[in-house]
Amino acid sequence: MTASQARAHGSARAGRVVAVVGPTAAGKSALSIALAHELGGEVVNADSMQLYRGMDIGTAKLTPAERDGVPHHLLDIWEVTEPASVAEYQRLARAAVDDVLARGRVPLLVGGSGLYVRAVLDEFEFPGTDPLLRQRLETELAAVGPAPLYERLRRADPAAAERILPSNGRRIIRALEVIELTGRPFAAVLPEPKPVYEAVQIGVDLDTGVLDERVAVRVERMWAAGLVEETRALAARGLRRGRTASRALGYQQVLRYLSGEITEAEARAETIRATRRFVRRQRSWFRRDPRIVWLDAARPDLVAAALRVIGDT
RNA sequence: GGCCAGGUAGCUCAGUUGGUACGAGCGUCCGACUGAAAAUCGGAAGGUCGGCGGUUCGAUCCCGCCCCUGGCCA
Repeated sequence: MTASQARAHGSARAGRVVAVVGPTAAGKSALSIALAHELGGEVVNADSMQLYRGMDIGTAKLTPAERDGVPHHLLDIWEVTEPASVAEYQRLARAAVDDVLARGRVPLLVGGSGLYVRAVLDEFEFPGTDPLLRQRLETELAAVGPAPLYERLRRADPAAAERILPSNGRRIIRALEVIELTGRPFAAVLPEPKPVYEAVQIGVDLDTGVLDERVAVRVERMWAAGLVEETRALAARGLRRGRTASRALGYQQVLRYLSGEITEAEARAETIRATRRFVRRQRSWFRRDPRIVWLDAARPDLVAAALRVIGDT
């Protein structure tokens, strides 16, 4: 879509965004640095876990040196004790993108958190939230299981219930929360994408066997680089209380090791397994978006190919 | 060479007192996904039950021989 078409949607913003998406460990960061140099770009992070301060090794966050002079936005903005929020991220990321555009530079939205990318690029309105209400629902879920909550949802919003599985407590709670808060039905289906920015999305991926091997190597390196120590330090800052951060791959497993539930070797092996599973979930999310142009990260002319995609679009 | 245990889904193992394997976890593949999304949840595909022969209406389960693995003894 062109900028004028985007504007025709009403909420469109001027300027072009280059998104670099794809599964973890495929090479998004490396490509984004190269593209930033070529295009005069600045990176806007779209990785839900790199938003956390102090989570560096386990999230494969580029070090300041590795950023190679390319400005990065939205890294290290949350404490590990704070729960993540797509809605807040959406506001911050759009502000960052607009700011980069206003300065005449190219925003590179880079990350593997599919919902976060969508929340920036497409129309997406998140109904509000209420901590007390939510806590009440969560307590109830823990006490009685999802069935009664699902039954309530079925009566309040049959259409949403139709789209949400009775066993998915998390989504049931969110739907009930939105209904109670807004009095309106919960949109349990992803909307048709309506772009807010003129954007080109480049998907970076690798052959599964190659990527799986890379994941293993990367996790070993994280361990060697001190992931256990980093986690221990974050635990002292309240990582265990962090709803989102404590679930991050690697950290989640190291926390279990530190509390004696599993051995260190098990934690490492489980991190590899869980990361591979995550890769597959990321793919299944990104696969649905036909706008993404996929490139094999192994090709020697990756950067040139990406530039061509950007130029042609 | 002898004795013991074991050979069931890609892996680790349940199970059947002989009647079409309720298999489980992990892995694999696929899907959903609106304020925790590195989360949450769902579906599917995989088995000559080590091989050959015998008993039986019928054997993965009984008998014989053989092969393989682990342990003990020599």
